[in-house]
Amino acid sequence: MIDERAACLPVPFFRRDAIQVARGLLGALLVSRCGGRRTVGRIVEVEAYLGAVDPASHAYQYRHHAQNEALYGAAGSWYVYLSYGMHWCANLVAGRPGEGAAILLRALEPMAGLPAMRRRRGVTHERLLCAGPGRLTQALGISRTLDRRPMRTSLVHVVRDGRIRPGEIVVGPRIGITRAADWPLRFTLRNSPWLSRAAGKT
DNA sequence: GCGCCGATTGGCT
DNA sequence: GCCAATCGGCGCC
Repeated sequence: MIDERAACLPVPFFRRDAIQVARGLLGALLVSRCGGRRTVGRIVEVEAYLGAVDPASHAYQYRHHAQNEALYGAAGSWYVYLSYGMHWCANLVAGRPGEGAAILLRALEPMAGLPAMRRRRGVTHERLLCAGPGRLTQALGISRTLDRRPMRTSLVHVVRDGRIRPGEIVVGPRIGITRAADWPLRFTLRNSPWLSRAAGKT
């Protein structure tokens, strides 16, 4: 087995333009060792939030606070926040220092550790194990303890696995938000059956 | 201090 | 398709 901590995407990968980072994350593996269980999913859906210039970004909506401090941390570190008081959402900080940009992980294809995923999620159809930002964090055991942590020192890593051709990526409007929802910053793998919602649907 | 709203989800009509 | 659950920030009193 490969050393996933050593193989995880390097910091320079995340220092590029947030849109390039978002596209580059598609097809990569998200490997979690949270709770002593190894769970793995292939990233099939992400959204970019561009920071202070993006009305939908927490960097734009909220003052600089402990809550969103992670957005101003090093590229490649985690930003994990509580959504609707119930669900953890996991982002990777991207772009230049102070920009406040991050990539939200929205859906995975379950690859390994499915029994642990089912246990954490409750009895659920496989199709819905990781199809949504709150679902995938629950399935992989991700919570606030990851927040502000550089990926390399965390229990959750992103590992490149093969290459995605540009033609395999579908771009569309972001989901579940009101401000600047139509900005084309949602990226999905074409025809993936594991998306939170089908591409093109609002 | 109080009410409103949100990068969501699951259950019920 | 509708709506409750649940909580932290923000705006306003």
